[in-house]
Amino acid sequence: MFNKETQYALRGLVYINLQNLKGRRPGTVEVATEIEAPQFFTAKILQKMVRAGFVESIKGKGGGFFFDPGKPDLKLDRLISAIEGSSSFSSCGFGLKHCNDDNPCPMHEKYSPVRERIEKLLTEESVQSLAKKVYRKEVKKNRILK
Amino acid sequence: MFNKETQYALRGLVYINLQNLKGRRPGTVEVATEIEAPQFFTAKILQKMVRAGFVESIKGKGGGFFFDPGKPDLKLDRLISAIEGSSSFSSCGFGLKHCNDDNPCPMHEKYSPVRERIEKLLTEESVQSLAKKVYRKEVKKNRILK
DNA sequence: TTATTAAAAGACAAAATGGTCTTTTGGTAT
DNA sequence: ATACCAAAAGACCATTTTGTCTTTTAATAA
Repeated sequence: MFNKETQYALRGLVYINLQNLKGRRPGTVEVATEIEAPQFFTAKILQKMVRAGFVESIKGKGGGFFFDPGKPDLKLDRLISAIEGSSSFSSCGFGLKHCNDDNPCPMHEKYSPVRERIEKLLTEESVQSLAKKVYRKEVKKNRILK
Repeated sequence: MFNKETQYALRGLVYINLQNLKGRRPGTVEVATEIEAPQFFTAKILQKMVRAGFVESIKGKGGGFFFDPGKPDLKLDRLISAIEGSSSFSSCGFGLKHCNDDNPCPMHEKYSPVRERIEKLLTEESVQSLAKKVYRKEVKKNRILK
């Protein structure tokens, strides 16, 4: 579904936000370890997330990553677009450049409702909303994020 | 959604089946041209499809590719599994190894119904059913498969 | 102010994916 | 039989993705 970079970004940011909810500010090593992702690759991805303005960071002792509560929630579609490009989940399943209701590919009729549900999910849910689900234990402890 | 190889395989096989319905047996050059895919890459993919037993081929003058009417329809999930592996559309959207109703990731509740619809589509539709839609002009002429 | 800590930056490399081209093999038509 | 045609096989290359590591920069604590 999503590529590795997207998955690590998603899991990493949700982990960071979850720790923020607990009053903590994790660093790259902790994040990578907890989400079971390669350490340096995770660091590189988090850097990109900071540059994109999605998450904040502090260098030096006691440093780490955290979300600015003043910013709006980071919707999944924005996150994914920033990494994979917007077309990844909005394009034709058959691979056609121009495929729409008026000029559909043979899969269009059945695939477009699925794509709409995916888009709905990605515009409704955010890093913060997912982290809250974990925080509220709507999702079981342990093995979460792994 | 799907990778290039899968898309070319899908479009190529649908094109072949469509031509079969018209009494024709296209070759690699024609298929690649019509589906707007790289010629040699398409040839390589079609070879793989033949080895997998999905489609038949005849060498030499008047040769080309065709589907054996005696074989059952080639469902999309089989095609995709053969190219990308079965996990590509059945695994956790969040990237967790073990994610299910009892031990869900935070996206599970909203994502699993979507995944079920994808799986339904891929087990219901086949190369043949898609080709028939084009043949019956349920899908407009021209620009089809492109 | 100095040692320490942790992110930022960027070079480097492995693996997977995507793509090209040549040679060989097995058919077909004449 | 032979000339020709088209798929099969496989070598080769390019790009993207994934991953590793070292050096630099900036913040903190003592």
